[in-house]
This record gives sequence, structure tokens and C-alpha cells, in this order.
Amino acid sequence: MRPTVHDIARMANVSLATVDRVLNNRPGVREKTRALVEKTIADLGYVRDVAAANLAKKRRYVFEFLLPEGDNSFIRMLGEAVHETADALKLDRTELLMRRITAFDAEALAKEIEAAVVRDVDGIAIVAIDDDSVRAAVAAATEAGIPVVTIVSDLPGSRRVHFAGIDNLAAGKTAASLLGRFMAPRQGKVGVIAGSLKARDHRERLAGFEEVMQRYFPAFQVLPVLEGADDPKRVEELASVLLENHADLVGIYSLGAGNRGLVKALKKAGDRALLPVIAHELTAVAREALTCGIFDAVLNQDAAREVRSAVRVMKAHADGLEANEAQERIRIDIFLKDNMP
Amino acid sequence: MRPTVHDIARMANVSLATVDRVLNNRPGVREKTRALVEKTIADLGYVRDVAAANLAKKRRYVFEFLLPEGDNSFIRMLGEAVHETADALKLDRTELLMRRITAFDAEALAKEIEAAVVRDVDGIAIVAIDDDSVRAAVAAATEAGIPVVTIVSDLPGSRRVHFAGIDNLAAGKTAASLLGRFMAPRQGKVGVIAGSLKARDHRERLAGFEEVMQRYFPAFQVLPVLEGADDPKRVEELASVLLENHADLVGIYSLGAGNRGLVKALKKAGDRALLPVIAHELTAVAREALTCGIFDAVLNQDAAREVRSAVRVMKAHADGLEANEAQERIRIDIFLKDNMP
DNA sequence: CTGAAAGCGCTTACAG
DNA sequence: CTGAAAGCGCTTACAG
Repeated sequence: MRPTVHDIARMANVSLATVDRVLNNRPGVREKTRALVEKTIADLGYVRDVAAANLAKKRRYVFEFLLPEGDNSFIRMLGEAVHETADALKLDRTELLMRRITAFDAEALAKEIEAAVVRDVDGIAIVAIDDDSVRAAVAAATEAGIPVVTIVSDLPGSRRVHFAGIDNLAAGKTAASLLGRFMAPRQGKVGVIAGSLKARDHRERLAGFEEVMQRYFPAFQVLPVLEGADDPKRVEELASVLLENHADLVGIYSLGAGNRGLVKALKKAGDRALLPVIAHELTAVAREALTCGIFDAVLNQDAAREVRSAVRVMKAHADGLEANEAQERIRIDIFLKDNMP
Repeated sequence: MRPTVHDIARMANVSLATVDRVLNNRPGVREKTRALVEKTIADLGYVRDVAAANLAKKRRYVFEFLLPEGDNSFIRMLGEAVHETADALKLDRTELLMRRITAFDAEALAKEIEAAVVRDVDGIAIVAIDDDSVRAAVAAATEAGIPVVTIVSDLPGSRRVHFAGIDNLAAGKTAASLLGRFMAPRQGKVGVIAGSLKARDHRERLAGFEEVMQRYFPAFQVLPVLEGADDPKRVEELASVLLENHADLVGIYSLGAGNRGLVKALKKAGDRALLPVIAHELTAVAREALTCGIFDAVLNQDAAREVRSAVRVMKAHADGLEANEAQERIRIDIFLKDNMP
């Protein structure tokens, strides 16, 4: 039988209240008493029953998700994942709040973090924007005892406790490894379309891609990256021009969002566009493009998993526990039309 | 505030005991009373607090894992995953038992399932062997109210409540899609090494592989499958002979275990063996082979995830709940050297 | 067939 | 600084 607070109280000859004070590091216990109780706890190998404690405390968890606005599919999937996870967690006395921040507006994000701190939530999950105002807000939240986790896009050098997202440098390398082989016998140019190089994840993917292309597939000429702002319209224009201007284009890596536009351009180009294409995020559009052979591979981060992981980590921190980092690592999924889930 | 049993009792003018009887479908309640209580429950939208119920019941969960014996790395990883998961669950009043069954011995597996039923565990997870004696044992366990989930290898047509594993037909197709492109400009023969075609997962992988090769890459000649019994020694011999006999071998798909032997053979063959190779399961050997370029891709099923998924599903069933099938789907991971976790 | 009371392991006012 | 008692939401003997 696992020892309980009663066992500790009995052995140490103190009351339950005192045991509880020691257990929860609350003041008002003579040093000598505290030491005795602590020894008893250690001797018995006592471990608190968190479920019972939460019941007694009527503990509820409130976590806030700050996500960018925007109508691209991935952001939408992320929002849906938050809602679904929230539904599943209702029975666990856990509430997920969600707010939208103007995309790429660091000040706005920093403000909302501060507001969440005032609201005294139990944890904050943000799609980070790489800016010192955000770092400062994260530091303030941490100082206030509220754990912050980043999701999708990280904020290195900040005090966030965890990043629930993929290694984007590795993702870029993976794209190059695949695309290089898929293009194999052909010779020619490779087009790269990003959302914005202001976004850290896009910069990292690009760096990884270029590194591997240069090192292992130097025969191909990687064209200067195009920035489509994750906007389908803009991406469509860029892709169309790309296809028109380079008759010897032999591959495309789309490392941002807005793939609806890319697919349109490729379809319009018809036979001229029968070249390997690798994109990111398994949205509905990407699924269809994979199925009909327009995309050859899609690299994906599982948004729902990232949300669940973020919640687990925030909850662990709220309980003063460590998360299991190995279990929380988000993998880079590679999907061909054959292994789509 | 969520309604509690007290609210129901008050509204329905009955005692807590009666509420509990209705809630848990226990006998000894007048039909009229039961109906009244049930209506009250529905009206209030009451949902039981499982944590509180478990505390009151001192509920513990005991789940049994029946895994095959064998010293191949994947089986070892699976065992370790069970141990690690068991450690993590200790605080949740959940115990995982593990027994080893002689590999491919259906009768032995059936016997152990029956024994677990007698021990009255709360759920049984098996690496299924495709045999009617096993189906019968699964049916008996189900009949006794003990949920059975299959892991790694499924048992279609049985009463198992869930399969925690990958779609092996899709895995075979994926392997063909990748290998076909990797071999691209070359022309020639493709070697396939399985463990045993008696194993359903191996049969399915083979079927998927052959289907896609024939349909999309008909120029390659897929050689008759070799069976290495998942034994490194045997696999090494087979691979060596394969490489010697076919100067025009341009690719290898290793769909079973025992890859240590395959790597040895490839290393010994040196430059003669610079051909695309795709294998299964990200073991230590496979990792190293990917890193140094001997393997080009590894398809993987995450053993630890499968174990955790099996536990979640068994627990849900033990609580009379439904598992979230979407969340429990095990994906086919594709690993290149660039996206290894 | 029904209910009052005690208890699961922990926490929280409140009193001293 | 310390403790007795009540309570979190549910279940379980036991008595009637």
C-alpha cells in the first residue's frame, strides 16, 4: 500500500494540517517539526496522490493559447485542434482559452501575454514572434510563475519552458534529401517559395534546404527564394511566373503556407509542370495534391499533437513536475500519397 | 458548477446510495425510482467525475502485455517501452504486467490469454498470431468482460477492441513509392527480404510493395521474396547471395527484422552494394545504417507510442468509455538520415 | 427496495 | 506554530 498523509502524520506525531504545510512548502511550521516531517516523508517514500489533491482543492486548470490570425489552412487546423482538445479536456477540469493575434505583430502578442498574466491563467501557449518585446513578456510571465510554451514557432533565448514544434532546419534538410533524389536523372533549376523570411521557421527551413542541396546535389541550381506571404493569391502569381521563366525548372520546394495558390498554378501549367514538388503541412489542399500526384511529398507537423503536448507540458509545470521531454518531441512527418493518415 | 451526485439526490429526493446504484447500473432499485433518477441525471446533464470515483473505489488498473520472445531489436524496444510506460503509470494506480510467448506459437499465446482472464486483469494486449485458437481465446476474454487489444500485428475477424499498429499494406506501398523513385534512372532487379510470410504483417507489406512496383515501376523486376526468419545470421547469408547472384540488383526492400545481418552483408560487398535500401523499424542498427548512407530510408512504427495507445484504449474500455480512435491511429513514420528523432 | 454514515487521500478554514 | 473537523465527489458496507 502506498503511504498516505495519515501515515506520515501518525509516524511523525503531528496533525494532517502540519503534514500538508510541509508537503506544500507553506510557512508556519517550526524548523524542527518541518525537518521531522520531511524525514518521515522520505523514509516512507511518500508520493502525493495528485488526483486526490486536485479533488480536495477543486483544482481547475486554465491555459491560454495565443495564435496568429490568418485564413491559411494550417492556422485553421491549429485552431480546430485547440477546440477539439478543449472538448476532450472538459472532463478533466481543464479549460483552454484561445485568442487571435494579428500576424507578425510582436507588440500585440506581447500585450496579450501580459493580459494573460493579469488574468492569472495557469499557462500560456504562443506561436512565437521573434522579437525582444515578446521575450520580455515571456520573462515577466515566468517571473509571475506562469509557464510559457512555444508552439509551431520557437523563441530561442527566451524563458519559455518548452517548444512544441518541429526542428525546422532538419525539415529543410529532409526536403532537400527527398527532392534531390526525386529529381534524380534530370538537370536544372529548383524553385523555392517561402512565406516570409521574417519568420524564423521559414528561415530555418530554407537554410537546411540550401545546405543539403549544395552539399549533396550541387548540380542543381537553387533559384533565389520567393516570398509569398503565406497568401494563396500571391503564391499563385509567384509560381506561375516561376514556371514561365524557367523552362528548365526540375523541382519546387514550398516551405510556407498558401499552397492552394501553388496547386492552382501547377494545374494551369499542365504538362509543363510535371516536376517533383515538396510542400509543408498536410492540409486538405495538400492531401488532394498528393493524391492526384501534383505534390510528391508533404512534410508535416501534427498540429493536434502539438496542442496536446503543449497542454501536457503546461499542466506538468503547473503541478510543479517535469514533463517527459522524450515523449513530447514532435516529429517531422513525411507523407507520400501512400502513407497519408 | 458541474452537478454532483448530491445535486441528483436532492432533486430526485433519494439517497446518494440510490443515485449510485442507478449510475452504476446496479440492481435493487424500483423501476419507477430508477426512471426518476435517470431523468434527473439527464436533466442536469450530469457527468461522473472519474477521478473522484476511482479514489472512492481505490480503483487500480492491471493490464497484461503478451509479447513474443526473441532477441531482435524491435521486440526488445517493445519490451523496454512497456517497462518505461509502466514506470510512468505507477503514480496513476496502473500496473503493467508483461509475459513472453514463444514466437509464432499460437497455442501458447491462447493459453496465456486464458491465464490472464483467470487472473482477472483489466485488459490484455497481444502481438497477435493469426490463428483460430487465438481468436477463440480473445472471444473468451471479451465474453468475460476483459478487453483485448492487438499491438504491432493485428487479428482481423476477432473480437479485439482495437489495433495499435500501422497499416502494413500502406507501409509496403510507401516503401515501393520511395524505392521506385530512389532507383530512378537505373534499371534492373529489386530484392525483397522478409522475416516469414506466415506473419500477417510481413505478408501485407509484401503485397503492398509488389502492387505499387508493378503498377508504377513495371520496368523493375522484383525478385522472389527471401525469408530470413528475422534472424540476423540468416538474413546476412541471404543478402550476400542476393548481391552475388545479381549484378544488376538496383534496390533492396527489407520488410522484416534482423537488419543487423543485412547491414553486414552490404558493408562486406562494399562498392558493389551502393544501391538504395529501405528497411523497417528505427533500431540502433537502422539508425547507424541511415547515418552512414547504407540505408536510404527506414519505415517505422513507434513502439512506445503503440504501448501507450494500447494502455489508453484498455483503460477507456475498463471505464466503459470509448477511445478516441482518431487520436489513437498509429502513423507510418518515414525516416531519412535528416529527420531522425 | 432504500438510506445514513463512514471513508478514499488530500486540503482548508478556523480555533487555539 | 499546531491541530480538530469538515469537505472535495464518489462508493461501500450495513441496517432497516
